[in-house]
Amino acid sequence: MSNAARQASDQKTRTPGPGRPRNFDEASALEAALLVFWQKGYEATSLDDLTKAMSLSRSSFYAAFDSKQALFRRALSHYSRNGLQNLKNVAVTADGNPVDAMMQALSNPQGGVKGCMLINCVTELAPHDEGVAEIGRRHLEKIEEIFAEVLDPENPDAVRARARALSSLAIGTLALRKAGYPADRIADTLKQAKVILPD
Amino acid sequence: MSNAARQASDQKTRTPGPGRPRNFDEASALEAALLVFWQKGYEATSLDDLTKAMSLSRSSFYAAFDSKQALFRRALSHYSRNGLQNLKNVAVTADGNPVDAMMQALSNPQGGVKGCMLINCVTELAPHDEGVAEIGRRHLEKIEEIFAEVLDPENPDAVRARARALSSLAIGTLALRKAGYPADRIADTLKQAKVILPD
DNA sequence: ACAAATATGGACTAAATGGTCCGTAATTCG
DNA sequence: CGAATTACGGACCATTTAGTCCATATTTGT
Repeated sequence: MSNAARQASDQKTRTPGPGRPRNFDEASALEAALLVFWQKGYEATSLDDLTKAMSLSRSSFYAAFDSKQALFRRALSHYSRNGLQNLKNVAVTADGNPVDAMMQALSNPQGGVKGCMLINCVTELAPHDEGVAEIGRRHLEKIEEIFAEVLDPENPDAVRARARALSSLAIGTLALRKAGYPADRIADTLKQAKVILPD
Repeated sequence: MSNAARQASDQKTRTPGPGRPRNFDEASALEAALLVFWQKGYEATSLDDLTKAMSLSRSSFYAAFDSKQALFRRALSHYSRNGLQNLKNVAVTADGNPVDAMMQALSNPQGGVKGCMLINCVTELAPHDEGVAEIGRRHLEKIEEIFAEVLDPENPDAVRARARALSSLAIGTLALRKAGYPADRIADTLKQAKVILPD
């Protein structure tokens, strides 16, 4: 079992034990790495980029995260968890129509023009990396599920395809954003969701 | 002016002139390169990948195409031209509903699981490369235009946002495909286009 | 204080990268 | 044939890449 894995799983219960303590926070380092991957994509991100952003020496990096790939998968999973939680919150706390709020949130993700990291990564890596594809599939399915719950809490399965169309539409607008479409055109596009769900 | 550029612009009128003739076809080489970029993305494609696929020596490569970036842009533009032409053909020659046919074609591009090269590239490069962003924007706008023409030949401008929603939806399904969604789920998703455009 | 254990900095490595250069081959024109 | 011109093969180059290693620093338990 690697250092990183042990550290991660026993984080709370583990007695400090002997040895020099870390002087960085693993969670913060992970989030710093996430940001870089998010901005630049996997291939275009170098070890130097990462260690600089995480303020880690190479040895600490490898001791804690094993490899660029392993770090990336952890970052991606972290992002997925967070994003889905966020989306649920948006749906629950929305002022007006929760579907509108979700569409807005999806097409206008926290990352700004960086788009949705998961979609970026699926596009870049899923065809050659089944692990990433798996994370992506799960994420997309979860988004659909949230949409379906909101569309028809009584019988979400019945509206599953419609929910999928909504998330597809939102995901599509991410590409428009990246190409530099002005915000108002994207807003117009999203209004079409109301034609799908007249309410 | 570079060799490649002169060759491209004078291709037809230029007298053979003295000098050793090329023993490769520039257009075929370009298409071979396109395929590699399409499969692997820009960063992940190496010069070795390219020269091997194009059956070119490095010197011929640079003489004809100047740089990896320049080749890439030419390949991308080529792809855009072709794809749009193809989409128009699909719309015109469709048996049933031309919108359905276009949605099918977009979500199920020639490249198979590679997805739509333009969307791939916009996702990977547009945020850092205005040239690519420009090509992407034009391409997406043209797709909208074709949809709008089909939706309402009398007054295409009036249905522009709806046309954009349709292409967004189709583009969104590309992400689902890459994540490995089974084909029938994607088909279900596209059927929702009929809810947007009941006909 | 000392042994055991863990972390850190940063030099180092082998491989791969995009790009250049040069000697040679093939062609046309005089 | 020979000069001019263009193309080709492939050795070469500086830089960057992900990853390793080791001497040193910092901690705990005895």
